[in-house]
Amino acid sequence: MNYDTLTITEATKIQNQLREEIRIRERNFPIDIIAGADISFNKFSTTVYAGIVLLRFPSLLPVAYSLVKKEVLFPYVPGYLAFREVPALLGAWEQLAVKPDLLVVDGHGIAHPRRMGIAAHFGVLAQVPAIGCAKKVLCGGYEEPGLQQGSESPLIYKDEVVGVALRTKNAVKPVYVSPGHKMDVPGAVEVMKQCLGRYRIPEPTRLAHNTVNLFRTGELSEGYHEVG
DNA sequence: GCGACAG
DNA sequence: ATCTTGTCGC
Repeated sequence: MNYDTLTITEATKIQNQLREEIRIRERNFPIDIIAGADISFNKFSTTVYAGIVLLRFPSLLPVAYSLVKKEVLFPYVPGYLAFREVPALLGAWEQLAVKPDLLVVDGHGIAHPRRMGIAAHFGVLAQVPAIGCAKKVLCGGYEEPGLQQGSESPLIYKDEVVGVALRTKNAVKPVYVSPGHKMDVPGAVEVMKQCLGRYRIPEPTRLAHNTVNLFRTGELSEGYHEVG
């Protein structure tokens, strides 16, 4: 798959088309393996380092990870992040010997102007339940959640609850959680609350971020690796 | 027209 | 996103 030559107009059409495939509904499956996905790159470089980390649930202990390096020309444009990151992530996905029951992607799910954030986009293409966990808001508004860890406040866009601002640690900036595919807002939040550890960023995405950075700096190699 | 704007 | 030193607070 290659999105590099798309214009924004064409990318928008793809989003509007893929949106028909999104299924926002109550979770109806158990979670034994959860995963985190992220990419890393050097500023001004077209090389991206993508990775997916598998962790046992609910222990959150890492069990394996898949790393892929790829050239990407599509630029970062707010609202079109998926066109830049999804192709590389799909490469990492195909390399997995075991697929997770659920994937957490660094970015938004349906908390997106066209309800097609990267988590929704990837979830539909890979046909996997997905949740978006972003560090910043793309669209919508919310009231500041309580300062206590676990406090949440609905993220609203055009009168619709598209996600929540979730306080992952006491008195620390919240993260923004939204379902991507085969999940709903309450379900996505419920799962993410079970992914909280010692840091602001929930474990799946935090481990994925650390892993792709080690990959980019040459401390880990491309491929599928089991941990331990 | 103006401001906002995932990674 | 990445780079990067110091500073504030639990």
